[in-house]
Amino acid sequence: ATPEELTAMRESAAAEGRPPRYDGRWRDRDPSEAPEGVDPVVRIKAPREGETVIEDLVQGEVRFPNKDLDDLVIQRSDGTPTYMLAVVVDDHDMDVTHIIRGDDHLTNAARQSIIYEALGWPVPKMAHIPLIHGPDGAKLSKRHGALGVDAYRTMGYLPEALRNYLVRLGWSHGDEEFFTTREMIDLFSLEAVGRSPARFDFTKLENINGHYLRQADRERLLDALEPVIATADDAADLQEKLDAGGRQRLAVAIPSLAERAKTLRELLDNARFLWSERPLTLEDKAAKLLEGEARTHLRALHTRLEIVDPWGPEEIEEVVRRYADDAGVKLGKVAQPLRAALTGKATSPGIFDVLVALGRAESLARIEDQAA
RNA sequence: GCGCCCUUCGUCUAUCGGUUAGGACGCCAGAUUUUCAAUCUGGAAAGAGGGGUUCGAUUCCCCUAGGGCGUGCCA
Repeated sequence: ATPEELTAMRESAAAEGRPPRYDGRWRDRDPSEAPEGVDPVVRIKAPREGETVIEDLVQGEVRFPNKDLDDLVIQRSDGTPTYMLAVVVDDHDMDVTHIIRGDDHLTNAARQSIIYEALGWPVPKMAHIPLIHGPDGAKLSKRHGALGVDAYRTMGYLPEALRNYLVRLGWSHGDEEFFTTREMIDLFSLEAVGRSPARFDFTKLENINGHYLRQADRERLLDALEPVIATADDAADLQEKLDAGGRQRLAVAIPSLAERAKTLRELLDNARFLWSERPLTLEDKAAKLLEGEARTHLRALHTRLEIVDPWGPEEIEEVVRRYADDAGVKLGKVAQPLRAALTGKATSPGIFDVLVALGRAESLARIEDQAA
């Protein structure tokens, strides 16, 4: 049929409330009757009565009335085959045994099944998995997480965390929430896949990512951090700071940092105090922590920390705790001003970890800056 | 419009006719604590609506509503 004929067909079909299908007007006519100068397409003569039944490993038995499946085009007017024909032939040639794909292909399964039948080939086993929707239930879009794995990597998600999150969408194994990749492979089965679509929930992904972040070892985290650093807004500046000694501090502080972050991006942001330039710019809350007796404590601590040897976590903790004791105040009274002076913020990793990561010289200098 | 699929706490899910409808994330409260996290304890929170079938329905069937996918000489 000519494009004009097709357009007319669709319009009248819509007007009469019928499915907009090719009506088969050339189905049984001889090619010699065709008008001059047309480049015809080739359509398959699909059955017009009865139904096409799909045996799907996830969806079960699905029936499509054949009257709703029209004679689809299998070869274009330029002689090339269409996707419908090509996949069938290709899958057959490659001895594909299982077709597992999104359930947006379910109706295609019926059409392809007709082609398999026509060719006399066995239909591979099929499994149509429900799609993942965005947080609002609408179709997944760029804004809602329909991103490539690289995007998740640079957002600071660990591959094993993403896999673990994804495998639980539409599939479950009792009450289990965490699976190693090995366990996923061993336990996963199509029979346990549900038929309803799931929504993508970043909050839960973050929780799982945090779980894996806390498990990961130092080297792993440092490696995983690279793509996050490379894609940061201030990547060049960061690299410079890192190369100028920041990497060393980061390596020391990372276990403590990882414990409080949900993504590596967040971890990176929380690590920025490590290479801030002196004198530090204080956040409002941090500035408040330096009021009252705080500076007196800092001065005294400076004196005591100067002679700590070696500069290790236990030694430092010992000195700080003893000072608080001697001064007759709770540790918090001392730790919070220290935190403010050392990080410029009111929250940070454990204060002893901060002191160790910054090193003696930098720590003392930052304390000095604020004690003055 | 037509066809197909879906519908349990806000979200991911368990349940495969009989349960106080379970777990996880998030939320709230408490414990712990040098901050923030983490951790522990406790709490609020669900069978879309209507008909059937059955001694008994979240579970099986039908209808309605809502959502999704498809409906190309795209893949």
